[in-house]
Amino acid sequence: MFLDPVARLRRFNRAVTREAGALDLSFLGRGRPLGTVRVLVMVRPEGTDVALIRDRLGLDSGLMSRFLRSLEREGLIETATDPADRRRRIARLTPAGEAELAAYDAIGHARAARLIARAGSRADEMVAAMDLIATLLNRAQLDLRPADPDSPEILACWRGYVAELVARVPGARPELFPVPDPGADSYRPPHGRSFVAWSDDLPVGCVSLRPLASGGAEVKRLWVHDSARGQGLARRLMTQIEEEARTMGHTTLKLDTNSALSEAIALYRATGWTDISPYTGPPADVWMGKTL
Amino acid sequence: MFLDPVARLRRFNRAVTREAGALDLSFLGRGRPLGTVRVLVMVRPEGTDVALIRDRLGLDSGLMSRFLRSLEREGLIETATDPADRRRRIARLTPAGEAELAAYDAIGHARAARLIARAGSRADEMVAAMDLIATLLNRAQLDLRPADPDSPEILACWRGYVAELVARVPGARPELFPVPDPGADSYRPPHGRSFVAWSDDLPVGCVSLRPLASGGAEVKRLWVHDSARGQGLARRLMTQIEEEARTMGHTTLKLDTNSALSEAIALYRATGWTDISPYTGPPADVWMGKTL
DNA sequence: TTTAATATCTGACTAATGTCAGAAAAGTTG
DNA sequence: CAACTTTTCTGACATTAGTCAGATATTAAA
Repeated sequence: MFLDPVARLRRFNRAVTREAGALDLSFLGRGRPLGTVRVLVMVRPEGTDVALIRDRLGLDSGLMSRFLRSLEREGLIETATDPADRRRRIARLTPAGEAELAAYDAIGHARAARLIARAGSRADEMVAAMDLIATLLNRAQLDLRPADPDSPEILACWRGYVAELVARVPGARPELFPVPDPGADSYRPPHGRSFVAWSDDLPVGCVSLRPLASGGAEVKRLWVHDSARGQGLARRLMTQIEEEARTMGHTTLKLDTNSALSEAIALYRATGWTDISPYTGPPADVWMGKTL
Repeated sequence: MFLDPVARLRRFNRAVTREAGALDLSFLGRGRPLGTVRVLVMVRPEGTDVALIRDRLGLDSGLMSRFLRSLEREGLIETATDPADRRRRIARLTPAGEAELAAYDAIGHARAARLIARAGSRADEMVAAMDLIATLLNRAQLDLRPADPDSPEILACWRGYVAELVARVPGARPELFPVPDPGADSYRPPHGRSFVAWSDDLPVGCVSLRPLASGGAEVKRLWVHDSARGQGLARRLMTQIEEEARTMGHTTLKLDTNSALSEAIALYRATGWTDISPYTGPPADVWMGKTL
């Protein structure tokens, strides 16, 4: 390549900052200075600590105070002293503030949609590229959180998981993986567990645990979004689910998988899983177990 | 996918703007206000029209004038009236200005390198994703410019072209495509022509024309970078090179290609090229001609 | 040649942002 | 309790960015 990677990143940066007006949250266009709006969008409806906002935005306390007064005068927020520490103040959105925030959100949404439309036939690829970049830039902040097995994020991960199996495992067809029964209890406490890994607000990985009638539990649906691979996330998910299984009192774990999923199998072997005798049918062709 | 494309773009935007300090050209950190630096980086060492800078940055003429005075006071630029139109002024970097610009460049370069390092094993993919996004955002500004056949940009395109052939054409091995002889005249005026398509400063496509001993000319090395496909660039390159051939007085054009390159062949057919009898050997297996 | 348009420059002005010092109130530590 | 720290608030001030109305020199059009 003609340009070295650094030059290419800087070219990317020029392109992105040139679009800054279209890309950003659209602070402008509603007759309010940028600083004020930056504060406004950080105020949660249920109330946010003023010091937290100041810290996040790196503002001087005097300036922050003025922004708050200005938003208060407009009737967009209310402030009250923190009952726990009466030096501190808490800012809360008023209904008018929520409406104003929604208006900013709508502008940002419209601009984003227009930008995607500009990519034309390659919009999907562009968004995938954005996922990758955002995930890599956010890599330090991959959060593992428990999830309800019927939640939209679990369903999204499920679809990614099935797409992966269909693409890589010979003989795996979508019909073999019906959408999981809503309301089923086996992947939900107290019987089982489900976890989702988040990068910002994008779910990028999952893993579940369910009890087995024969005793012990089974690890299911380990999946990592393409944009989040190569960062040890699968290992973190497995560590998490094994830890959960241990605290639930299980001593033996099982899983089934397919030999086409070589990285997953390598991870299992590297973390103490060993081959066991088959306990399910195709498309599984590898069965492993671990004693906790 | 859980998030719709717009939400994913906005997530991308959050990630990128959070890195703004690291991503931008590092205007800050050398004790000079942003506006001044924006002007400074637009001044070319050989001299730039002041009106051009003002237009690109969207500045008021009064403000622009003050920025110029400030940079002049610092000894970073010199201004002179344009001999062609003595109302206009031309700004030129002084040696001190070039040094200062180099310092800004070094800061930006270091920050970009650090950011790429953070992507770890997926740095290559991240940079490719950035290429795609930057090219799509810049899609309106794809410039076709003549190039010297020995220039680094043509060499970069050549490598992309060969990589493409090796990947897609059965039997095409890198040895079949030695690096073109430097100093050869057939792809350079007055005998031939070479064009490069630029997206900002990344070469994203090329095409060449060379004379044939049998009369007429041959179109060679049509290639478009992956990030720039789907935007009609190949068609623009072909239109350009055919136009050049016409003004050079050629009336017949030829080219050889391979049936694996189906989009290219479809383009040729759609623009009036027809099959002709073979005039070269493997890996070519399709030969086409066009009468101007 | 007269008139109009263009490019730059200067001065006056405003808005937005940021900095600093200190006051007031509340909490923490000895 | 006294001494100190932390959080917020206010006033004074500086810097940056941007707008507007001429003034001046030059070029283009009638």
